[in-house]
Amino acid sequence: MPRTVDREEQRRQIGAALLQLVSERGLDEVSVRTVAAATGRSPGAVQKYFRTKDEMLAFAAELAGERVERRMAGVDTALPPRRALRELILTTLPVDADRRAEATAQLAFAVHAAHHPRLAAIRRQVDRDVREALTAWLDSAGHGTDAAAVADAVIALSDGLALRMLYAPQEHEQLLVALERALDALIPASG
Amino acid sequence: MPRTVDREEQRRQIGAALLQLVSERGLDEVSVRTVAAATGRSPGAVQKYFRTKDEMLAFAAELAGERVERRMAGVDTALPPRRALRELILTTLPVDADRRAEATAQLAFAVHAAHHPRLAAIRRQVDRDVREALTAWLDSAGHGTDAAAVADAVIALSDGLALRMLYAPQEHEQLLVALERALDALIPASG
DNA sequence: TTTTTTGGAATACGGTCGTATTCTAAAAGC
DNA sequence: GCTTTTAGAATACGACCGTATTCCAAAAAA
Repeated sequence: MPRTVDREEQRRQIGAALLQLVSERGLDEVSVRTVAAATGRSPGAVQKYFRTKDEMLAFAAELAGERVERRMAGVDTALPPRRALRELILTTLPVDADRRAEATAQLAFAVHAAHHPRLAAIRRQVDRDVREALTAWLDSAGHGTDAAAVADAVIALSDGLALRMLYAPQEHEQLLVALERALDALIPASG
Repeated sequence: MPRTVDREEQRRQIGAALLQLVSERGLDEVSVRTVAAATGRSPGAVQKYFRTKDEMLAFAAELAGERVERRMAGVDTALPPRRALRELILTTLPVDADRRAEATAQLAFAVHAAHHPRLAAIRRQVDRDVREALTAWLDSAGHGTDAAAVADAVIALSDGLALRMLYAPQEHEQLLVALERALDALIPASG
């Protein structure tokens, strides 16, 4: 058998380059050619790992979802829920270059998903996982009656803040104030 | 002088068709040609009203912003702020075909604005207007100390819910529950 | 060393894109 | 009625797109 290569690793590299490209230049600058160039490959090489552009996009969307779940798993669930939620959201918002890159890609995919069933399914799965985790955090701290509703509200709040930060970085601090205010309201300190 | 036409009205027609197209097929299906076809015009005719695609997009974004402001102006500000905010948000969320069309276009523009300074400026202006109006509503009802922060939180909440509804219409009712829960928390009934 | 299979580059195809240019027809002013 | 200006269609151009195909070099198995 001929020379072989860790195909999954190559796919991840390409997917990561795609996410980077989305964050820097926007989803509509993503093409097989631009992604290939971003990874120092030829377009033909990319085609060996993804048969279609769609497949490449879906893979990148799953990659982005995995990152969210990984960050979520890294939060200390022993913390009071208000602090745990705050910590998670602050790793999600575009507060520095890396976060911004990920948030940009994430939101671009979300909008794209409105007309793309496969991306929509991926997004829904991530949302479901996040919602379950947040609900569990809240439940375990005694916010029992409507923890799921609070979790959905927190997710929406986080996405909405991230979205606005993308095109209004000047309002960064102002929006962080709003975040604190909303968390205060949604998660009474009683815990 | 030759036959003349209400140019601004023509521009609005084209802009409206563009928004419809965004909501039905997504922003990356928008081209001079597809917009022209959607209005029953030739591409050349569209070029008479917008010198570039960019100019057409910016015009449509402003059109969408005007609609938001018009709906906002239509809310009875004499209502208790919780009810006024609820009313405004419910006219913003994609709860039926028309609202969905507008929300889709609005969010698509928002994400696009992350890499498009002109669209970003338009979005920021709309946000600023909405924020000021909401802050005034809250202030006038005695939620004085941090009304602006609450307004920002409400805007983020609304955008976040709308975004998720785009690709997860199944979760519609669940998200409306979250909306009520968040409003309860953010705007104490004392008002 | 030869064979076989893979990674990767190169090329080609039809299609769509944004935009500039050119043409036709109609309407307002003289 | 003729001229002038505009609305609108038609066409053309170069660029990029997704994808299929072809070719070549390299490495593992024989």
